[in-house]
Amino acid sequence: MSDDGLSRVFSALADPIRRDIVARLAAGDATVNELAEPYDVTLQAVSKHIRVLEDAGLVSRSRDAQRRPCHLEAEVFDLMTKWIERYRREAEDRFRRLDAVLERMGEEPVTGTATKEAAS
Amino acid sequence: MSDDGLSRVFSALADPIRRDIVARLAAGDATVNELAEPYDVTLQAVSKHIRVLEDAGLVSRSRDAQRRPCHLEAEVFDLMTKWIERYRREAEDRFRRLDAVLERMGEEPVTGTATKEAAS
DNA sequence: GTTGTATTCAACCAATCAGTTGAGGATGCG
DNA sequence: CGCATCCTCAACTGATTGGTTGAATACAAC
Repeated sequence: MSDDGLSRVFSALADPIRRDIVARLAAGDATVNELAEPYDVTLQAVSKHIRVLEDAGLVSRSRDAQRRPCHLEAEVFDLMTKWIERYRREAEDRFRRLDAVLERMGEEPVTGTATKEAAS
Repeated sequence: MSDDGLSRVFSALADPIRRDIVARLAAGDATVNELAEPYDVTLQAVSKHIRVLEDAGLVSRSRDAQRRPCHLEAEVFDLMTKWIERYRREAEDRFRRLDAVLERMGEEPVTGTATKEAAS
């Protein structure tokens, strides 16, 4: 389904374990075993979680003997931040404009809910 | 599963239709019908999507006759932004520290695109 | 070469999810 | 009232997901 990057990133971070893994990787690289230790699930489950994070571009892995150290790829966060900030700002601007309009007309509380037309 | 707010928010935004709805609501409030119009799914499907956004706290609804105008609740974005920024910053700081350490020992210049310590 | 450690693959299961159709509630209008 | 409009609830379906167990790979060490 959601083959686009943004969907994968949001989807990856929708899981508490995966968010926790990201949080711990932010403090430093770690192996699958190390990452799996605190959780009450099997190692394979954690391996899958890491795979999801990797597919989303949030984590990369290198090789160190039989270990596969995981590394947090911070750049991808920018994608999310940009998306979020864009619409947050838009919504806030709109709110501010509405506020100004209401203030300007000062009195009549506009009987007809004028909530249509979304041409940018 | 994801009973915490952050999971619900990320999960809600993991769907392209829902992200598009958010994008359009950032430009102004809209009814379910208006929102459903551009998509190739039934009205009920869109109604469900809106419900998910509402449960995540991203959207609120009022009543206008038989219409249920949807409104973007921008505050919730802050929750996400805070989470993201926290770990992004941590990861970047760590990266910068590592960079400094490497520089101090005059090691192999990790060279060129200093954004990755890639596995070659 | 055998053993041990770290990790993944494969097959399966239960739960959730995005979508459907069809019926039903709420409200405004003639 | 009867009827159309806007929207939601209920039940179902197929796909995805998070989890499991068990076998297999990759590598180091003995």
